[in-house]
Amino acid sequence: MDIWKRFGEKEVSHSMAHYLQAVAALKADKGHARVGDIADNLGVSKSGVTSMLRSLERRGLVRHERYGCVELTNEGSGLATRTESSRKVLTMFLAEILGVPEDVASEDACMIEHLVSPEVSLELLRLTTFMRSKHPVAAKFREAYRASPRSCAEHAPDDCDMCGSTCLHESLMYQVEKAPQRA
Amino acid sequence: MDIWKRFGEKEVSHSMAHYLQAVAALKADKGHARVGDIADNLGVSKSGVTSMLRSLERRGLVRHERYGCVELTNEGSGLATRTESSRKVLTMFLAEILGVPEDVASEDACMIEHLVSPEVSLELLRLTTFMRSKHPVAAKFREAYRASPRSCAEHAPDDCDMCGSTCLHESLMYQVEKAPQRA
DNA sequence: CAACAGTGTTAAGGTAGTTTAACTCGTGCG
DNA sequence: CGCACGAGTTAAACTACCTTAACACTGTTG
Repeated sequence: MDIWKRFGEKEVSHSMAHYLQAVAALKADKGHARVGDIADNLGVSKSGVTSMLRSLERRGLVRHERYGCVELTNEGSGLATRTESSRKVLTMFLAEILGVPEDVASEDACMIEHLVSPEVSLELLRLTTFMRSKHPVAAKFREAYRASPRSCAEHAPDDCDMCGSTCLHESLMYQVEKAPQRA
Repeated sequence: MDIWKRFGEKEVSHSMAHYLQAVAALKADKGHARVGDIADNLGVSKSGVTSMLRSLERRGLVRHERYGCVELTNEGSGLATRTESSRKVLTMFLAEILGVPEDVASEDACMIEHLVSPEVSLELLRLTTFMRSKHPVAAKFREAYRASPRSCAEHAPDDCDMCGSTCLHESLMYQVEKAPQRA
């Protein structure tokens, strides 16, 4: 039970994952990552960077000494690369296979990249690769899939092997009000 | 830029999504949701529930008066149902289509259910439905896919149309050390 | 070689979500 | 009736992440 509580026990939080990626990207582009660059890159204040670096250092993901440049440890760099790859795979899958708009695909991928397990990312890569491949079955599939219904047309409540008692399609259509909510 | 910052601007946080689902589940099972039931259901303290209910009330997702039962507003209930449906779709897709182990599928679905956009969930439902269907192409696809390679066997760096310069497959294999990390 | 510009850090404060401990409400029973 | 006990709430404290404002370091340059 209580799987939901493991959210806070992931190797890295959403913020941390992005700090690591920013450091990796700056290192790759400019040869070094400084506090100010990271701050600009992520759109946060420099003091925020300093304090996050302290957390990352405690976790053994970066090395940073006062007024110096930031280096990723092996662990930090592995994590940054894995997260990056995870995002790439997710974005490809969402945009090219599911066919959702690019901006939605990118945003969703960014939100979940650090949360999906490597098993899932690996299988998603495999599926995406196969679906895009020249394999004759893949081509047929893409075509048939394109023609498949977008909604539960002939949906009979309690007799749909996907849905059960609440229609999944309908409940997913629920749109949150974009109304003002704070005084 | 700064898509990553929108993480904190989702309609509901991970915790909130689970509180809403707990309230909905208790209401469905027992006819009412009380603070203690919610606390037991989620494995948190009663005071934690009280304070979360305050936040949810501010956002217009529940109604709760001192010492009374908790009710979902229409908005809260829509959100609870949508999140639940999103989890179902994700779990089905991960377990049945990707074929990852049940426990991994459930855990990943739980982590991301509130983060994937409805567009993505809807398309995922469509793909899952089609893949499981009796459509002849779907059956062929499942078979061919089962036989497709699990890794980038004939992968040539910089000449793989998925990977680019870092092999996605390899970087996703990176395993985080499960070493102790706090003093 | 000393002052200035710019880079980085500290200090203090805010929100979100959690905990424990202590207090209050309200009700069922003797 | 009254009071005890369980359910709920408040208060204080903690972690994580962020901000602004003020201060400290560093290196370039006149």
